Amino acid sequence: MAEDTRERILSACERVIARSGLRGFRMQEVAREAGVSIGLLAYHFGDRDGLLEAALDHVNESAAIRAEAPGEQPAPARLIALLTSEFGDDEGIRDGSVAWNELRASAVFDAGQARAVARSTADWQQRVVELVRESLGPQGADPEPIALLLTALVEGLSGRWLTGQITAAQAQDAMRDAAARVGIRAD
Amino acid sequence: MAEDTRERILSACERVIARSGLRGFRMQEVAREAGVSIGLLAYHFGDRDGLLEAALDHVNESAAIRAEAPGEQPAPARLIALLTSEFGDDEGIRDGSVAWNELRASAVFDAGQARAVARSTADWQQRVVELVRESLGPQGADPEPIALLLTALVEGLSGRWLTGQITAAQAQDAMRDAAARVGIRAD
DNA sequence: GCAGGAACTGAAAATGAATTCAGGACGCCC
DNA sequence: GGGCGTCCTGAATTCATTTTCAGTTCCTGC
Repeated sequence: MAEDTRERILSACERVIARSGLRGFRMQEVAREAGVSIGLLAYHFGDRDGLLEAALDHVNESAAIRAEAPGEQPAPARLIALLTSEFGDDEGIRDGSVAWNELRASAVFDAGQARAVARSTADWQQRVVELVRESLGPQGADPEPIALLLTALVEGLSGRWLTGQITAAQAQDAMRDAAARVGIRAD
Repeated sequence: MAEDTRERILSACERVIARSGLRGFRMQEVAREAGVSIGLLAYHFGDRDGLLEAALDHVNESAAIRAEAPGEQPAPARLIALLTSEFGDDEGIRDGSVAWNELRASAVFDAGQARAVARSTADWQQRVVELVRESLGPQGADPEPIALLLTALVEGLSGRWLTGQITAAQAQDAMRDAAARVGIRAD
């Protein structure tokens, strides 16, 4: 069925991007990974640009979905879980992070992508704002700058992790340490 | 003179990367920007890969040099100046940041580049460690995690800035705010 | 003043990837 | 069973870019 195939192609795109980056994003490669012919890519997505755009939207959505998962714990624990969930040796997590990282880098040169990235990031940061507010209580410090600090830090640490400068565990520790410094502790 | 020309070509590469990214890094484009023929690029650098490698080394060095500039102010002011100097509407600063950003993204897929990035980053972070130590005094908190926090935050904010999510001035404010939260103030 | 080498040019050839297209398979309705 | 539309294939073609190379300029030492 067609919808199924489209989905299979898009997740193949994500794997190809995670493995070889945007520069290694070849239609031949995607076709092989998805187990379809190269012509089918054109049939469904028009051309390379169309495929790439759909793939990046897909990456963007996957990231948004991953950021859901409410949970029943108290706010500080939920917040720390949300922030540290970006790092992990799990193949799926790393693939998603790498793809998202590529999308972010590419958005510097593409206003359309930049808009999509900005929207996703703003949603995510808003969720952090609310969890920070809940964690610190109504009398606590202004949550906005804290949320900016925490989310931008996740992105910075993610770069360090993906380039092998630190491990996923060290990134998580650094994240917890930062949260503690702004008054947020899981225990 | 040849050395002069090489330098001219490499700084043309940096401008091309800043303008169009690694994906838009065309030899024709570099040749035009540098005002030389395309054949000369091959003469000096062998092939596209050789040129790109030299260009990224050059970006790396430029970034390292930019991080120098000691100054005569007290340690906290020097530290904040070092951290906020990454952001600015100055064309040179933005070009350097964009190029460095591309290098960092590309290093995810290239172990050699990752090593170079890691070395530069470690040097920079070490300078931050020392300024943090000086700022907080010998009885102060452990400077290492603070330096990791501050430098990773610079990288995260840089991504936000380059994708148009925040302005350079907002990035600087966020940086000063973060420094204040870990006990470092310019005044 | 000329032999030789380094710096440099630009157009032709090679390469590598995207796009196009003629057609095959399959299911569905009449 | 035959027409028809959707999904799909893969080889031929086109296109963009890099690589190569024959040749020019200009300097330097003899």
